[in-house]
Amino acid sequence: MTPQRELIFRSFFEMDKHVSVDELYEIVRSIDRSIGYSTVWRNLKLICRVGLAQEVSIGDGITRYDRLTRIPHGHLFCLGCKKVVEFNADQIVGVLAQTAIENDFTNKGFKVEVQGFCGECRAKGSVDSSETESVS
Amino acid sequence: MTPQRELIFRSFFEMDKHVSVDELYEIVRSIDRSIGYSTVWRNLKLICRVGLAQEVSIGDGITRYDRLTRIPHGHLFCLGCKKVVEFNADQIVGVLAQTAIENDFTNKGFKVEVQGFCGECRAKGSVDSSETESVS
DNA sequence: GGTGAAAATGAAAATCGTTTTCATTTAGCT
DNA sequence: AGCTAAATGAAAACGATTTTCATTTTCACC
Ligand SMILES: [Mn+2]
Ligand SMILES: [Mn+2]
Ligand SMILES: [Zn+2]
Ligand SMILES: [Zn+2]
Repeated sequence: MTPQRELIFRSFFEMDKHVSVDELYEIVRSIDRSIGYSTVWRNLKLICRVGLAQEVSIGDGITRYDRLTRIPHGHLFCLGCKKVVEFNADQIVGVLAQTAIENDFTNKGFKVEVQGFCGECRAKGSVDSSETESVS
Repeated sequence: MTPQRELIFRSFFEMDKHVSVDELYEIVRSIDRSIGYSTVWRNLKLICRVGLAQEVSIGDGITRYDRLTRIPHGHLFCLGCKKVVEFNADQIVGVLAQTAIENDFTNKGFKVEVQGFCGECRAKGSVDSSETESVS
């Protein structure tokens, strides 16, 4: 346990949002100017490896790190302001567990995501009108 | 409408699996040796822009292109052999639509994914035992 | 069937987040 | 204190994606 690791872990777990390497790097950097980018990256990977967080990728090419909570949740992702809103996915997880069984899969993880536009972005306009609903 | 575009479109829509740029590039390349990578890339992007396909990213850093069908579906992704199995997501989409409304989101798309190990991979062994279930 | 503007193509280079390398430092143990 | 394995930081490597740009092609119009 090095001071860098402690700072990175502490900062990450104090955070509520989904943070990218760069974001966490800037945060710890404001406390310890000498910390390296790779150290932040490595420690985020470590946090994932030990099962305390999970990588999430939401369309833009940036990997974010999401603290694992006991209650499973999904993400509402606003295509306008890039905001992420979480929602409880208990019900869906039940369905998915059943689906996995039916297809002879063991499930190790889920990802449930809805892309759209939040109320604020709709109010501000600049939301294109095609309302295509689809699942990949 | 150029011959390259026609070949790329035709090849893409004849395909049933989730194809990456490289994969489609190799396929069209076997028919027209002179076709360029960027042309394949641009046309896949175009297919997405006009709403006939969707980009999907499944953990590995490779973007794949999934033809949009009228019936919404989710993906079972095998962490062992990387196979993708589709399943009907009608039921889940209903729940998600409701969730979006509750959170004042318009929904433009969904992504439902389950990671795990398929029967074959479990039979072959080499499946680590931790069965952590989680949703990002 | 020309003609010209706008769009598409292909090769190469640029981008940019991620990952690795390697020399140096540090933590943890005896 | 002395030793060894692990961690760190700076820089370079990587690799998929995206852009650039010179050239070619399509297509609407005459
Ligand atoms: Mn699919
Ligand atoms: Mn989350
Ligand atoms: Zn928004
Ligand atoms: Zn498998």
